[in-house]
Amino acid sequence: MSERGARTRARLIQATTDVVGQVGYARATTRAIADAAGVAEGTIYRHFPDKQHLFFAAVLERNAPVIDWVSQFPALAGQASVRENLRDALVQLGRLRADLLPLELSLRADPDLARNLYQAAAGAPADGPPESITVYLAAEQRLGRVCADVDVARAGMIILALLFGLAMIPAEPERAVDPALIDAAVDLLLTGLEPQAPPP
Amino acid sequence: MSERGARTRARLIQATTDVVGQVGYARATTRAIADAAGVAEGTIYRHFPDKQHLFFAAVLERNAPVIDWVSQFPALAGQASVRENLRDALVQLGRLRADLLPLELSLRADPDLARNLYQAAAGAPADGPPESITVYLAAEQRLGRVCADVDVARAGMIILALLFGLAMIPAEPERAVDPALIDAAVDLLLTGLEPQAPPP
Amino acid sequence: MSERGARTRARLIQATTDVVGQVGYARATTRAIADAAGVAEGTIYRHFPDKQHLFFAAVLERNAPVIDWVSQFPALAGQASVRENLRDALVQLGRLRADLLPLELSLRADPDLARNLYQAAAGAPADGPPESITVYLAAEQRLGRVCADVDVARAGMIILALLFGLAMIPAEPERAVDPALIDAAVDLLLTGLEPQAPPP
Amino acid sequence: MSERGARTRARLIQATTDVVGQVGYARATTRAIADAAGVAEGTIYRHFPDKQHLFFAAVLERNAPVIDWVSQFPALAGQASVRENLRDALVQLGRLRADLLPLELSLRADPDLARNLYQAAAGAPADGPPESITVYLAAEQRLGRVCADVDVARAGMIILALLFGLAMIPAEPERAVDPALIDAAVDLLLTGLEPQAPPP
DNA sequence: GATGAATGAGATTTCATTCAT
DNA sequence: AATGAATGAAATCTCATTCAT
Repeated sequence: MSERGARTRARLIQATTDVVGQVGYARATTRAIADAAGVAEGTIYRHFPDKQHLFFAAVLERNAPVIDWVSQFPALAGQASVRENLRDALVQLGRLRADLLPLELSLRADPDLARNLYQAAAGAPADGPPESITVYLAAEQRLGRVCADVDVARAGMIILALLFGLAMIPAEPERAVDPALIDAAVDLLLTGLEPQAPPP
Repeated sequence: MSERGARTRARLIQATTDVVGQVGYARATTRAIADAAGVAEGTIYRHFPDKQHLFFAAVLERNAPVIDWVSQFPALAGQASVRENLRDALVQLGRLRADLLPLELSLRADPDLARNLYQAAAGAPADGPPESITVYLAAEQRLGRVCADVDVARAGMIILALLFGLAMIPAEPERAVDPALIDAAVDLLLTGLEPQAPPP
Repeated sequence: MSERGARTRARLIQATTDVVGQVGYARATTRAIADAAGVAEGTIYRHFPDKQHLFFAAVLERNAPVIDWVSQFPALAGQASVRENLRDALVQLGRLRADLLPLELSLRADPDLARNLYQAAAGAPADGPPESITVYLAAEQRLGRVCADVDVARAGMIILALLFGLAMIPAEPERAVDPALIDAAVDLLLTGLEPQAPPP
Repeated sequence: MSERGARTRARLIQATTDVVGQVGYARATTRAIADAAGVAEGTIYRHFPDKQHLFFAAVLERNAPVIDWVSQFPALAGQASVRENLRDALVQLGRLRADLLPLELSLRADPDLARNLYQAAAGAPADGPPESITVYLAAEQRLGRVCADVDVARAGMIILALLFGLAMIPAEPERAVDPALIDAAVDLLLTGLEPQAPPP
C-alpha cells in the first residue's frame, strides 16, 4: 500500500472512533465518517469491504497496545502490591473499555454484528483479559497475597464485570473511567464491606 | 380511554419488549412491533406520539414493580443479615436489568435517545436504585454491620456497576443474571480479596 | 388488498414494461419506474419484495393471455391450413416475445437474474411454447399435412429459435415482429428453398 | 505504439471477451477486466477513451477473421451443394455468434450502446453477413439450385434470425451452436415441412 | 379507533473515470 | 506507460411517519 493510502486508512480509523464517540453508533453513518476523515464516501470501500469491517478494524487496531499490556499482567504477581497492580490493570482496562464500549453496545443492539465480530476476531488471542486476571490472581494466591478462600476464576469475571459497569457510569461514553472511582473499587475489592475483626 | 384502546396499548408495550429482546434494537422496527402486537403500523401513532415514546413507556411501565421493591430496600437495614439483604437486592435488580438492558443499550448507542429519556423520566423519583443502596449501607454502617471506613456513596455506585456488568456477561441478554455469580460477588464484596488477619 | 393498492400495483407493472421498452433494462431504474408510475420509489417495495420480483411479475402477468392461447394451439391440428395455423401461432408468439425480449436479454446479461427467474417461474406450466408446437406438428404429421420425414421435436425448437431471432431484428425492441417477415418465414418453413420437383 | 503497449491492449481485448463470457455484462466491470488482464484500472484509459470503446474494439477485432470468411461466401455459389454450403456458413456464423452473443445482448439491453456501436461501426463494411447470404442465394437462384419463388432478401434475414435464435438455445452462452441442430435446420430450410408432391 | 398504502429522506454500496505519482 | 487511490454520482432498499378511508 502506498504511503498516501496508509494515511487515508489511518484517518478513516480515527474518524470512526471519533464519530462513534460523539454521536453514537446509530448516527455513525458512512457519510459522517467520510466527512470527518475528509474523504469521499466511496473511499471507505477502497480500504474496507464494508462498514462492519471498518468498525472491527477500528476496535482492534486502537486497542492492540492495551491488549498487549494486559497479556503481560500475570507476570506482575509478587511485585509491588496487589492493590497497585489491580489499580493499574483497571486503569489500563478502563482505557480499553472507554474505546470499546460504544462498539460493544452496538453489538448488543445488533445481533448480526456480534456474530461477525467474533468471526473477525477469531485470529486474536482467545485468552483475553478475563484469563489474564484469573492467572494473576491465582499466582498471588499461591504467594499468600490473596485470600486462599477466593474462587479466582469467578473473581476474575467479577472484576471485569465491575469495570464494565463502571465504564458505563459516566454520561460521556468517550471518557475514561473516573480514577477516584477505581481507587474506591479496588479498596472495596480488597478489604470488603464487613467490619474488620478487631485485634484482640 | 376505552377498554379496547387500553388493551391495544398494553399489547404494543409487550410487543416492544419482546421484539427488542428477540432481534435487538436495530431490527425493532415499527413494522415488526406492530406485527408482533397484531395491529397495523398506523395504530402505534394513536397511542404514542412517536417511536421514542413507545420505547420510554415500555421501559418505565415494565419496571415499575421492581422499582417499587427497591425503594423499600433501606428499611431492611438491621434485619436478617447484610449478606442476605444484598443478595436479595441484587437478584431483584438483576431481574430489572435483564429487561432493561436491551433498552439501556439502545440508549447508549443513540445519544439522542438518552437525552430524551432523562427528560421523559424527569417526573419519576430522582432517587433511583443507587440512592436506595447508599441509604441502606449508611444505615447498616450506623448499626456496625458495615465497616466504618467504607464510603457508602461510592460503594453504592460500585455495587450497581458490578450488577450492570454481570448482567452483560451471559450470551443471551434476555436471561437473568446467574445466581451463583451473584453469590460469589456478594462474598467478594463482603470479605474482600485480602487474606484475613489471623486471630492471635 | 384495497382497490387503491391494486391500481397502484397495476400501474407499477405497466410502468415497468413501458420503461424497459423505452430505455432498456440497464436504464430501467427503480426511480425511472416509480416516476413513470407516478408514485414514490418506496411504494415499489410495498408491492414487491425487490426489483427482480417486480420484473418477474411484469413478465408473467403481461404474458399470461398469450401463454393461454399457445397452450391451446395443438387443438388446431387438422383445422384451417397448416400455413394459417403456423402464421397465427407466430404472430401470437411474436407479441409474447416482443414483451419478453428485453427481459430475456437481461437474463443473459446477468446470470443471477436467470437463476432466480427459473425459481420464480417454477409454479408455471413447464410445458411452454416449445412443447405446444411440437405436439401440434406431430398431430398434423399423423394427419398427413406435414411431411413424415420431419423430426417434429427439433422442428419445434427451430421454429421458436427462428421466431426469437426475428424478434431481435427490429431496431425498436418494443415493436412486434414485422408480419410480412412472418409470412415469408412461414412460406420458407413450408416449402423450403429447394426447387420443387416439376410435375412430369 | 510501443510493443509493450500493443501487448497490453491485446490483453485488455482478450480479458473483456473472457469476463463478459464468464460473468455476464452486468458484472463485467472495469475492475474485473483490469484484473483479468493483469493491469491497473487506470491503464484501460490509456488505450480506450471509455468502457464503450473497449467493448466495441473487443467485438470488432475478435470477429474480423470470421467476417472475412463470410464476405467470401457468395463465391461458393455453384460449388459443392447448397446444403453443404449453407451448413458451412451456419457453422462459421455460429462461431461468430457464440462470441458476439453476450456483447450483442448487452447492446440490446442498453439502447445507448446500440446507437453508439452503429456509429462506431460506420467505417466498417455495411454489407455484413445478411448481405453475403442474400447475394449467395441470388446466385444459386440464377443457377437453378434455389427455387425461383423465394424472396432471397427476406430469406437471408430469416436464415440469420434462425441462427441467432439457435445460438440462444444452449444454457451456456459461451458454447457454440449444436451441430446436429444446424443439420436439422438446414434440412428444414431446404425441403420445408409440407409433404412432397409424390411423383406420379 | 383502526387501517395500511403511500411517502420521501436517508443509508449503504458500486463503479466508470480522473489524476498525482 | 502504468499505477492505484480517490472521486462522486447514482442505484437499491429501509423505515418512521402521515393520511385518506
